[in-house]
Amino acid sequence: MDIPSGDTARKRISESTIHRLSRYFRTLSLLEKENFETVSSKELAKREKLTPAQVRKDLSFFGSFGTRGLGYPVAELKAKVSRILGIDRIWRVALVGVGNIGSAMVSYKEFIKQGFHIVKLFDNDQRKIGSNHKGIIVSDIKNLRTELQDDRIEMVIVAVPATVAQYIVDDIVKAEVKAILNFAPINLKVPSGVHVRNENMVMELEYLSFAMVNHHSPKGGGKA
Amino acid sequence: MDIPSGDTARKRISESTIHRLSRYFRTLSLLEKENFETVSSKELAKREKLTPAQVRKDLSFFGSFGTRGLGYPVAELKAKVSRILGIDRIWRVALVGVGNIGSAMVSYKEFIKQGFHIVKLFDNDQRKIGSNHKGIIVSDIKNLRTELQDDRIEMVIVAVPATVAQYIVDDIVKAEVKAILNFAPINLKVPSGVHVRNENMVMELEYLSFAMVNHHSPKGGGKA
DNA sequence: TGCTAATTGTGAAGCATTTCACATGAGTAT
DNA sequence: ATACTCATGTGAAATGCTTCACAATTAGCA
Repeated sequence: MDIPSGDTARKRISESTIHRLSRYFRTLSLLEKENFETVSSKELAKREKLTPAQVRKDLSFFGSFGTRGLGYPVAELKAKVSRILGIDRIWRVALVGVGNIGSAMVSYKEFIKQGFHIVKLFDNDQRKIGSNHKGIIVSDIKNLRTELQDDRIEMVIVAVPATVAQYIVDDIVKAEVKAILNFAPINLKVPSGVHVRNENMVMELEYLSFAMVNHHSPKGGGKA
Repeated sequence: MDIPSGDTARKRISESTIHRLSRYFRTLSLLEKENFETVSSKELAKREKLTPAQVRKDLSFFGSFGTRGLGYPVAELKAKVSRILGIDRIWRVALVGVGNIGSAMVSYKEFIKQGFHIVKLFDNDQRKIGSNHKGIIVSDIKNLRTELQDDRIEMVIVAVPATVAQYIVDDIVKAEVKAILNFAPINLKVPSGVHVRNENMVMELEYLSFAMVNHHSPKGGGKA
C-alpha cells in the first residue's frame, strides 16, 4: 500500500530496510570520523556484510543520494539518513519501571547520543518515588497519564513486570503517546496508530540455543 | 539449501519462524497455566496476532504435532517446542562487562526461568574484580579465555563498550565458545560456526522514530 | 454405523524482499 | 574531445516467506 502524504507518496518500507538504515547511519558516523569524503555501496556493503545492490536499493526508496562513478558523500548521506529516521532532533522519552533494566536504561549513553532523552521516570514503589536517578526525580506511577501529557512525552520505555505491563500501556495510550518500547515479555494490545517495539533478550538467547543444537547456519550469518 | 545432518535432512528455517517458536512457547506456558488441554492453530494465532496457517506452517517444519479436528495438546507441544529450541536443558552462560547493562542482566529473572544460567562474570575494572554480584565473584577479564574453557561456558553475553568489544570477542572465540549475545553497537567479526546475535536498543527507538515521522503503519502491526 | 463439525497438514498461489544485470551518468587522463 | 573507468539507480529475475484452499483425519453424536 502506498501512503500518500504531504507532498510525496511514500511506499511501504520494510522493517528490514529501516533497521539497515540505522546500521548505515552508525557506519556513516564512523566513516566520517575516519575522514572519508565519499563511500561506495560496495564499501558500505562490505562493512555491513550485505550486497552492494541491497544498499543501493534501500537508499533508492528515499531518493538518489549518490554520484555515478564516485559513490555517496558521507556527511551528506549521514544527514539524509538521520532525517529519514527522524533522528535529526531530540525525542522526549519517559521510562516506567526503575528496576534492573530500567535503571540500566537511564544511564545508557547510546540513547542520549542519538537524541533520545529520558526526561521522566515512573515507579510504583514508595521507596523509589522521589529518589533521584541521574538527575531525574522518580514520579509516582499514579500520575502517569497526566504527567506524560504535561511534559509532552513522545515515547515511553516500559520496563515493568509482565503482569502489570498492559495496565500501564493502557494509561500510556490514554496520554496519547504514540510510541512504546516494551521490555515485558508479553503481547501488548494497543489501538492502531500506536507503535510498539518489543525488546526481548530471552528470545535472542533462545535463537542462539536453537542455532547451537541444530548446527544451524542462518543465511547471511545471522542477525547483524 | 538443505543441511543434511545426523539422521534427518533439515530444511533451512527462517529467523522469523524461530522467533515465532519462542513466542509460541511463551503462550503455551500460559495456556498450560490456564489449564487448557488442547489449543487450535486458530487460538494460538489469535493470541500472537498471526494467521492460523502461519502457526501450522511453522510447526510443520518440525513434524506433525496436532490432531485433526482437535488441535494441539498443550503440554506436549510445549515440550516439543522447547526441545526444538534447545531450551529443555540448562545453558551455562558467562557475562562480560559488569556495567549498567551487565548488572541488569545478572539480575534478570527471565534468563534463569528459561534455563540460561549466568555462572561467570568478567570485568577489567579493579574495583569490580573480586566483588560479589548475586553470588558470583567477578573475574579479571585477563583470564577470560582460560576461565571460559575451564568452566565449560557455552554462551557469552557481551556488555562492554564498543571500542573493546571486538578484542573480547576474539578471546571468546579462542575459548571455543560458539554463541554470543552482543550489546555493543558494532558489527562483530567472528569465524563461521560462531553464532552472534545483536541486541541494539537504540535501533528499536530509531524504528519508533521513523514510524512516527512517517506516519508509518507497518504490516502486521510491527515487531511482536 | 454413518453423518456432521472441526481442524490439521500441505501443495500451490500470492506477495515481499533480495539480487542481478545493465543502461546511464560522472570523473579522469591523454 | 574522446575514451575509459567506476559506480549509481532501477527494471526484471530469482528467491524466500506468508497465505490460501482443500483433502484428510478425528471426535462427537444420533
